[in-house]
Amino acid sequence: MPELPEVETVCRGLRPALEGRRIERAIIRRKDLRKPFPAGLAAKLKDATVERVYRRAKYILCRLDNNFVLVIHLGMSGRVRVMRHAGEAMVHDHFILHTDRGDSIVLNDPRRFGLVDLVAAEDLDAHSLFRNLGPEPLDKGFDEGILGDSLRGKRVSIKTAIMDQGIVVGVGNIYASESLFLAGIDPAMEAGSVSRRKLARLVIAIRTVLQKAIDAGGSTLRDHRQTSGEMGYFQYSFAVYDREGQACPGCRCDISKTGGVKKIIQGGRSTFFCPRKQT
DNA sequence: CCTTGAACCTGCGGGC
DNA sequence: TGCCCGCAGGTTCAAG
Repeated sequence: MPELPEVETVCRGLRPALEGRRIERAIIRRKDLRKPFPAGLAAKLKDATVERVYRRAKYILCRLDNNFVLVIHLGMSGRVRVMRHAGEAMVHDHFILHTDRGDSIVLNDPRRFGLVDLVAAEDLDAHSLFRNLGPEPLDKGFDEGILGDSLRGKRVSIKTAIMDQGIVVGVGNIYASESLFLAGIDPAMEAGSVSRRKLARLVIAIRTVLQKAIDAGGSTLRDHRQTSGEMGYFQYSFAVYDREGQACPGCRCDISKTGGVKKIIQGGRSTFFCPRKQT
């Protein structure tokens, strides 16, 4: 489910409940998600205080005062909810933290493509999950020069390329289609042959789309919820994603003739685009 | 090195 | 109504 805006939304919801709080208890309700829960996880979390909650790529990171970093990835279907009063655990509630303020933080993940890990802070950058990640799209360091360098010689499509977390992090299947629409770029273009001018537009488009999605609390198609349980709302602003056959925004052409937004499959994933605006 | 496709897993909506 | 199929926001691994 979650791309950068959804993960960022969850981080923001976790901060008031976790930062400065001591973990009284961690409950692990199965042995693994995508990977086994790390050995001794519950014991290492117990009585640790959360100093800071932040995000790298699509990972939620909780810096603890015992020098560990708790790493959470939501996979395709992960949700995190914060509850003021511990209730009955629901199906697919796999990992629960109780804080000294009485809050429960619950990770629910039906498909179990998510991940929980615990890494020593000094080992984080060199960890296999983080070592090969590209730049943060909302940071200064992401520009058309950096993007062009990492795309040079790439034969994959530009759409597949911007979903590659080694090129730029945080862009997934929804925001790849939306960004390419906003930039006016044909998603099937070979990544290595996209012009500098187009790359400059793409950088701005990725930033714009991600920021607007964060402002909307992410996109709720199925699983995503803010930590309060509230939906995200950016799905109502989609230009092309999941809009096959519909008019794209500002379209003045006759849909009965043009067919509207097109859907193609790239790298096994659906791509939505407007052939008239994206060339 | 690069690229592609399958695998991981559950749930849901559409078609028959 | 019920069953079957395809598809879903991600990542990793093997094979070519």
